[in-house]
Amino acid sequence: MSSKAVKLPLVCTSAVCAKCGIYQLCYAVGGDTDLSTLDTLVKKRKILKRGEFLFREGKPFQAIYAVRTGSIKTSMLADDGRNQITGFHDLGKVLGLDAVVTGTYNCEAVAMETTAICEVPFTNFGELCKKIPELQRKMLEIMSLEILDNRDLMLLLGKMTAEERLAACLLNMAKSAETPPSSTSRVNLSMSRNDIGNYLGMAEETVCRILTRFQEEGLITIQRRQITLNDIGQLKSVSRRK
Amino acid sequence: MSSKAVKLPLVCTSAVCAKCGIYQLCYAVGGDTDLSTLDTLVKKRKILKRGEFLFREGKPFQAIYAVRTGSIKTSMLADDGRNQITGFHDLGKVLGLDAVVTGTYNCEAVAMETTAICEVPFTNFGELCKKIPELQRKMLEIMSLEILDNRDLMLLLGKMTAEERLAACLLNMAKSAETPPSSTSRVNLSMSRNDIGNYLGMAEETVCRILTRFQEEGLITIQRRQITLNDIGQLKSVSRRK
DNA sequence: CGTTCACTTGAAAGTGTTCAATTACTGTGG
DNA sequence: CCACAGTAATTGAACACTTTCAAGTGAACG
Repeated sequence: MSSKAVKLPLVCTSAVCAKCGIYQLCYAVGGDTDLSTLDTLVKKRKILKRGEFLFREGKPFQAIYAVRTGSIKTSMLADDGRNQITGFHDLGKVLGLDAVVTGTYNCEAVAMETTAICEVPFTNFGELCKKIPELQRKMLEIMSLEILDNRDLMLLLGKMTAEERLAACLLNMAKSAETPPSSTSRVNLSMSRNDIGNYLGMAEETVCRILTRFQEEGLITIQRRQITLNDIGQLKSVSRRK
Repeated sequence: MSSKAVKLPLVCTSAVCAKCGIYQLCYAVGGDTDLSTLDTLVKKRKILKRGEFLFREGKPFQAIYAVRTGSIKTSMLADDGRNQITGFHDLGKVLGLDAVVTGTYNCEAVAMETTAICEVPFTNFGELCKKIPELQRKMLEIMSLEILDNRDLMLLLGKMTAEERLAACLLNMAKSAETPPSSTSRVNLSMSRNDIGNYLGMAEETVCRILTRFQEEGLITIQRRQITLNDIGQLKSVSRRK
């Protein structure tokens, strides 16, 4: 595997990026495929500044992307202009899959900070799949993961109180950031309270109030956008109870 | 196409079932595939009575299913036992796709009334895909549709008031039931008020109250589980405003 | 013909939102 | 390096929406 990484000029095959979805894609595909074909997969890198769009809703599908550093938020627009944030994405997350079939992006993706992106051109997705049968299988897996993630969010939005949602959200961010075994963890939020509220289906003020309450109860320590989870066990029980 | 339908003993290639996902699957696949291979696709029919399970969460993946008549509700269980209904499904809907990758079903599916099901064994999904390359492509399409549907539901749960949600839900059911061009439509609910509330993230009583309010405003007429939409235009504007 | 279950309705209690005002921080230009 | 402007975050108070608990109605079914 490491020898393969050396041979390939593909950004996301480096060990550093082992968590990256594109890496996984390349790796899955790489088994019995010749390298020149693989080269057609990952082509460019991109750097986005805070607020810049990776893609917009309705634009024609040209590529899928993976986050290398930084973070991206995706959102969809309702008919009336309201905007629902559908996720915050960092290291390794693959974006743009929802466009594979419809041919246009169905949500928009914005950088929340300076962000490095791995681009995989897919203008010829159909042909690529013929050349690389494993590719479709991998796409299937990634999409099904997406479905499962979305389901969790639906459960969150539909059945949980604001407090439960926020606790779950904090735990989630800690997990994707550091994967601590227990006790304590530090989270650096790249999104505003407003974004969190939007994502979790509550008002910005409610986010603030509940964070403050958590802090008063000793569960967390707030330092602007850096939040320390002091008692993960307790947070977990908050996120589940009703 | 119709000649093909005659030759094939597959339930879902009949014209009656043209809206059926499995039919679409067979059709997409059928182009340049020999019929004996197709025969391996759709095998059995099943009849479920109200309350019977099509599959349960955690059970090993063995088949995908399509609804021919009747209706199915799918739901997922939270850690604490709470249960979120993720959808109501009738004619043509394909179920069980979320299990393709994980190998076990990730939600449970129950018949809401006597329901006829088309079963497509997929114990050998990987091999099937090798034989029929178009199959994976089609699966990809179906899954991406699922993702888009779920997103709509997320928007519903996260951003809309109870009134908006219920209006949207009624319109949705009318659409899948009859696709009327305008004005008036009749919907036969196969699910209880309780189920609707669960699905839309509100209490059963709230569903009742809002339905009553809609009726008082002349938007709908309630006759037990048969609901007539008297003014679809108005309902649409209710479902969007804030 | 009575029991059961789904549905409906009322009143009280929460929960979360909105509006408004204040405070804290970031970045910019002098 | 500091003052200023602008944005983000916080807090308070009133209000609105939804839930919960409780009770009653009605249709279906044995």
